[in-house]
Amino acid sequence: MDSDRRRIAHLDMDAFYASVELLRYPQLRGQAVVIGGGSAARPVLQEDGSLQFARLRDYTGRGVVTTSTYEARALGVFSAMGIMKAAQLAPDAILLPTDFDAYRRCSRAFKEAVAGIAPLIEDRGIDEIYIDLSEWPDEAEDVARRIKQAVHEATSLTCSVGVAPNKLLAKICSELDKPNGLTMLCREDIALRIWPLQARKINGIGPKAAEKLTALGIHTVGDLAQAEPELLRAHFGRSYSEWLYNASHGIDERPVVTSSEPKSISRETTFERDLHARHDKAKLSEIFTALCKRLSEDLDRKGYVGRTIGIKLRYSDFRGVTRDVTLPAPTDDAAAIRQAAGECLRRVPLEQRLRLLGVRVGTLSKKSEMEEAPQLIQQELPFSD
DNA sequence: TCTGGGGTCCTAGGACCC
DNA sequence: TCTGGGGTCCTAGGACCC
Repeated sequence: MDSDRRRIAHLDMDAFYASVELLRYPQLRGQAVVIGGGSAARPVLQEDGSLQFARLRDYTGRGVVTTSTYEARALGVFSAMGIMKAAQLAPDAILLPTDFDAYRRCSRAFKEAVAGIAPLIEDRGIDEIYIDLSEWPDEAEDVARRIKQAVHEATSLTCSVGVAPNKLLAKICSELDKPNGLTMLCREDIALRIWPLQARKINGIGPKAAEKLTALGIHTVGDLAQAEPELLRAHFGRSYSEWLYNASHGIDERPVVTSSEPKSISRETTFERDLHARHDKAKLSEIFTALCKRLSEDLDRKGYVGRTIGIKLRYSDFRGVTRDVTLPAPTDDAAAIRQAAGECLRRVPLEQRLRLLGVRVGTLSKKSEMEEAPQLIQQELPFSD
């Protein structure tokens, strides 16, 4: 496909989790609402039939904000912020627990609605997708409008859509007019509309890279586009500096990938209080076993087995370590996972208290393709080079 | 009052093989 | 008495994303 004829849409649901909750609790519309934390944040039914909602100020724990309404964002409360910290900025904001099952149902509904109009969809998580509209280069805006309409009819929710010649630009673009936006962008618009943006707006420039760029006096995408390639090369290496250059010029040839297989499946948990390997041995062991069991159930439900078993832990000072081991044959068995993960655990220092423990299975294969795994014996061949 | 849980991809060194 | 040149797999860590 001639890259100038590509039409890629990025669709992003507006404040997704919070918006789903507002469908359930319409009386909260217009208020600062934060989603996050566990079941302690569940509303309580009063004797008079009304609902008593939890307030941020009443929260204690280690949870983070997963989403917040635009009213809460106006108070400085954003995703990934600790709820305890958010409570200082907005003590009266309403707190609701995350209900992933509800969000997943809604996610399926909006994706099916989109697929009914344009089937070439790349899944990018629960609340966003890319859509290849190249089949309709001259009517892309109209198709995007119909998609937004279909999503609203299927879910009562709004989304923001950006349409551009590639995924990189479409992703930036969908954010330019949130919420409920539709933004069209062509190559000729890059200098005017993309270059003034913060470099951090580029998907792939995270906090670390942004900080390094700032130290070099590079703040906007335009700064990046004008930067000396040698300077970028010296600070970011060959591969990433070339990617930075291309991104800043709006160059991105990645295809829309409509199907993919998982590479790993994991379970992890942050403890309510930091635990010590010896002092809290029984508690830790119980948590460890439960993680392996849930992981095994996940694998079974999804139909995968894996050969690489790994652990992750985080110490009280937030430093993390990982260990993994590759087994001769893949498994989804809880006891086998626990055995292998236990060996990994023995290779890690355990003097300091822990705040998180995780278990992961990688190098996955489909279980259906593993049935009666052929017992091939590697034959010694009578020749070699 | 610090910082969730689930992922992907990249890098880099060492082992091992031919 | 400088030690080849690949390839792949394994492991650990880190950046980044939703």
